[in-house]
Formats: sequence, structure tokens, C-alpha cells
Amino acid sequence: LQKITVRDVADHVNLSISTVSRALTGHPHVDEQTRLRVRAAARQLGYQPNALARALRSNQTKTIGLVIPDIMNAFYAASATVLQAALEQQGYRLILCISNNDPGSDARYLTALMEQQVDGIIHVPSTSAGAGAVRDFNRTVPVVELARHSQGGLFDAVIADDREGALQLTRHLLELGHRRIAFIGGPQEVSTTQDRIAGFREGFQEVGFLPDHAAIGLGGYSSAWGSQRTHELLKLPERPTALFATSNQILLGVLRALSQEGLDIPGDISVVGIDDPEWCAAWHPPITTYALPLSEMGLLAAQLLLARLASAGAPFSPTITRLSGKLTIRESVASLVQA
Amino acid sequence: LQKITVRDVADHVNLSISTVSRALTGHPHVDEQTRLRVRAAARQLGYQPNALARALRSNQTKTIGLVIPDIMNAFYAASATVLQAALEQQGYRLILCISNNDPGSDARYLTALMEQQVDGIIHVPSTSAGAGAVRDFNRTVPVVELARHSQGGLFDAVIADDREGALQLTRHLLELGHRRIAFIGGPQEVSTTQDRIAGFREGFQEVGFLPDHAAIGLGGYSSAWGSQRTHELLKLPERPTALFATSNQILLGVLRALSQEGLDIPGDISVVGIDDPEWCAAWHPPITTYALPLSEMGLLAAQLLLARLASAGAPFSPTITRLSGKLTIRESVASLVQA
DNA sequence: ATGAAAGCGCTAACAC
DNA sequence: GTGTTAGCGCTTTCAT
Repeated sequence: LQKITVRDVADHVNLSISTVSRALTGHPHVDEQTRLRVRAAARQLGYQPNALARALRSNQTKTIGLVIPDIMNAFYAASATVLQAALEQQGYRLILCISNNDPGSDARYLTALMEQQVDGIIHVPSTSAGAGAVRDFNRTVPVVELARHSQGGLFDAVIADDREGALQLTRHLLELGHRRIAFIGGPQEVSTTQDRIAGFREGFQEVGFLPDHAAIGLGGYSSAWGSQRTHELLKLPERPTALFATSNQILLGVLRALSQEGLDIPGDISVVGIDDPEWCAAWHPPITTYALPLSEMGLLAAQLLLARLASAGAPFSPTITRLSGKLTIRESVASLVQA
Repeated sequence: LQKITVRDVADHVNLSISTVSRALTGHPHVDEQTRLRVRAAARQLGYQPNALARALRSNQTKTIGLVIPDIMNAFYAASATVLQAALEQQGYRLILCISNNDPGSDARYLTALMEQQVDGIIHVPSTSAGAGAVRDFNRTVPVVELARHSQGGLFDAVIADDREGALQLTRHLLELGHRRIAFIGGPQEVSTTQDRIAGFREGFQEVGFLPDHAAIGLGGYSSAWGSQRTHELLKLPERPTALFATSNQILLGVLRALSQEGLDIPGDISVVGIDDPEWCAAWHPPITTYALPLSEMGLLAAQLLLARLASAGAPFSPTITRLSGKLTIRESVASLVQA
């Protein structure tokens, strides 16, 4: 079981390897007759081009690296799917790396991708401090940040309008008479967390109240954190009337805790969440959320990267694009205003 | 911004490129002093090895291809995470391909991975007919099938004991007095569907009943199918007392439909599911499921692949390993037996 | 312990 | 339209 190379194909049709190469890669100046013969021989011999050799020579791998924090999170899984579809269509492969929200792991993956000679990178940074590792690459290979952006404005970024999302959700809650709203946030270092807090605060400012400071809790992105925080909040003397979960994982933890405590939604307590995975609509009762525009984000990120790829080493100034999502009102919030 | 190569490092320390290569790759016969000098120079110059060139020469890419049908499905997402962790630990990268349950796409990815010279492949086949494409490769690069297995017994496979899972769930339902149980299955061509039907039938045979044939419905793997089928079933003159969802996506569709119809679980109707994503325990009420051992499966698949990798081209006979899951009884099934 | 030289499989100049 | 030649950046004999 020997590896078949261009050499073998060339020998088989009595042509030079360069002609074979041209015929196979669809070069213009090749006799149609010849091309057919070469193709037939290649198929017959079971020739499979070696992508490594090709890439080494032609200086492009047709491969994009994607670094995301967590693939179990429906948000990133959906993004990966969209990205893969969009890039594949242009003949690009995707190497997926899962950083687990660990900056070290993040940086290691970025480096590995560079060594792998990827043509471009889509990156969800683990911390807004920015990946020192990529800093240098950006002029070598294009990088676009997705969902979160790092400080310094060095990279193109496609993100959701998290401030706006949090604001709309907060307004909705306030309009229905809620005042004691507990904000259950993600890790502080991440740009989305900061933006969401800003939106939350802004909502309160609009009506002239300030959120009870103790009600803002920042932690991780896990459902465990959502669950733990919910249990804490329920023990408070003045229990919040509404819980604001800032990621789908956190929301899951909140719901689990509420289920454990036997509390009714929205009878006993109201719940809203940022991001709208499929189960939110299926829940009993359906959960009110701010749906993030993940398809659009993925698509746009892919297009942006492709554009940078096309315009080679042309200088550019990084743009950051904010896409708005959609407030999706369902049945998880009670009205506290007297009729 | 010029690419730094071994050549540059060599020039910088006045050594030959072969010595630099040896020093960097940790070859034994290199002077410690020299090694240090080389490493320092490499770091200083910002040298990054070209993985392509290395792989081309050394004939191994340290890369594993993973082909899965759907990453939005919590089951595969979890598998991918486990696999990535296990393989990374051994210095392997993962290229992720999403086949969308399309055999054509499946085959194309497999081919692409081969051209990419991956060292091994982990494959969730889209159809039990088996991927013709890989058939030939298997002697070239090791392939292990995950979750589903294809016919012909050509490949190593690590799968869940789906028959057993369906059997336990069916027994549980039967013991609680259910007789009209609707089985909402996935696509017929897939090995897991076949195994799950077998388990379902076996359960009924044990008690001497046969399932109402009309109650077995086979469709896709989407939540849309689960939802649609549920609506159909509810219109039946003799409505089933329990719904058996055979994947987490289907379960989601079932739950959404039930929520829309305003039916209470388990008061009006009982529900069980195969596979136990995080939201099942958080649901209100918590859903009874058969939890698939996905961590173990992923881990075992990785180990098996690594073992095949280690024993080079040694002949072997493919083994298929079945791992059992765990019946997880919660609160979504009503007892129909008179006290 | 180090160096010189030969490729891995392919594409891209450059000839003709 | 086709062949010849020269590498891409690296590892790896084979010398010394």
C-alpha cells in the first residue's frame, strides 16, 4: 500500500510532473485532452494530493483556526457551525481549538495555529487583556475577534451589542414593576460582562433608581455559578423579585436552583436571560431572553476574515462591528404593577 | 516582517541548520551549552517552527481528524471536548469537521482529512452503510468510529449500549403501568436507531405485550421532528400515556410541543429520553433519562486511537466496545399502577 | 558533537 | 502546451 504521488501519475501517462500538477490544479494552459488523461490516471491510481506539500510550496493552507472558550455552550457551538459552513463554501477548512476560558491555553493555541501556517484566525479572547501572543501575528495573518473583543483595538471584532441587550432586558423588568433585580454576571475580565453591566446600570438610571449594589454578582460562566448564586440570593432577607442571567449556562444553573427550591416561575420569582438557546422556548414556562444574533455574527466574521485574506497585506484600520439582537418576550416575567 | 527559519537561527549562532534542528527538537547528542545558545537565539529572533515542513519531512502531523454530525447537539459537543482534552495531552491537535448527517459531506471530509495527512481519524458515521471513502484508508491511517458503527466490522468502534438503554427505559415505563408508549426515533439508517428499537421491543416482549406498531415513529434527529411527531401523537384517538424520545434534540422538540399544548408532565403525559444533557436535570419537572457515558466513550476512543497509532502498521482485528450508561430516574414519569 | 547533503511532495519560474 | 529546474522549511542519514 504505497503512497501515490504526482510522479507516479506522470509516469503512468508519460508526461512531466509539472504538466500533471497543472492539469490537476486546473491551470489554464493545458490541453483538454491531456487534462482528461491525467485526471483519469489520477483517479485510477487513487492519487490523493498531499496538502502539506502543496501548502508548503504555495504558501497557503486554506485553513482557518478558530479558538473558542467552550463548545458545550450553545452560543459558541452555533457560531462554530455557522463559521464552518461559511468558510467551507470558500474552500477553507477549520481547525477548532477549545481554550476553556484559560488565557494560557488560549495563547498556546494561537501559537500552534501560527506554526500550523493557518491563513487566518477567528478568536474569542479569554480575557479582554488581549492575547499577547497574537499581537505580533496580526500583520502576518489576519485575526478577527468574535463575540468578545480585547483591549487596544488591534483587531477586527464582530460582537453583539451586549450593552443594548442588557438595557432592553432591564427596561422590560423595570416596566413590569421589578426593582430588586439580581444581576448574575460572568467573569469580570471579559468585555461582554463589562458591557452587560453597563446596560443594566443604564436601565436603572433611566428610571432614576440605582440597582442595589449587592445585587450585582460576578463569577464564572458555568451553570454551577448560576446555581450557587441563586441559592445565595434566595437566602437574602429581601429576596430579589427577578433574576437576570447573563449567559445561557448561568441561566441553566439558575433554573436548576429554582427547580430544586420548588419555586414557581414567574409566580414566585421572575427570570430573564441573555442568549436564547433552543431550550429557552421549549421551557415551561418559556423564558424571556435577549436573543443574540449569532448566525449574523458568525457570517460577518467569516466575511470579514475572507476580505482581509483577499486584500493580502494591505494596511487597514481594525473595525469593530456591533450587531443587535432581539428582545424575545415570553412568559417568565411576572407583572408587579397594580392594574 | 520576515519569516524566521532554522537558517536564520543557525546563522545567528554560527552553527549548521542540522545542529539547530537537533537542539530545538530535543535530540540526545547535542552539547548542553550549544542547546542553550540555540534556544536563546530562537527565542530572541522569534523563531516559530513551520509545522508543515516538519510534518512533510517527518511524516507525522500530530493531528487527528474528528468528523461528527452536529456540534449543536450536546452529545457530540461533549464528546468533542473530551476527545480534544485527551488528545491534546499527548500532543495531538484536532481538526473538527461537521458533516450535518450528510453521507456526501461525510465522505468529502474524510478525504480532505487524508489529504491533510492526519495521523488518525475519529468518525461518527452518518449512515451505517459505512463510509466507502475511509474503507481504503483504514490500513493507511487508523480510524475509530464513535457513538455509531458502520456495517462490515472494518473499524474499531466505541459505542454506547443503546439497546440496553432503551430496554431499561422501556422496563421502567412498563413497570409503572404504561402500555401505550410512543417511540420517537431517529433516522432509520443509523446504527443507534436500530439498537434502540431493539431494546424497546425487547422490553415489551419481556412482559408479553407487543408495542402498538403505529407507536414507533422514525424520522430525523432534529427537535422539529420531535415536535411534529408529538403533535401527531396527541391527536390520536388513543393517546399514548408516555413519550419515549431517542435523542436530546428530539426530546427538546417533544417538550416544546407539550408546552405549547399546555400539557402537564407527568400529570397529563409522561416523558423519557435517551441521553442526558445538562438541562434535563434543571427542567421542571426534572426529566427521567438514560445518561450516555460520553466522557468514557470519548476517552476510550482517544486511547484506542493512540494505541493504534503507537503500534504503527501492525495488523489487528477491529474491536467494537459497548459502554453502558445509567438509568437516571427523575420526575417526568407518572405511575399508572393502582396502589 | 557537529556539518554537508539529500530529500519529503508539491508548485512556479523559466525555457522551448 | 509541455518539460526542466529550483526550491518551500524542515529532518535525517552519512560522514567526520
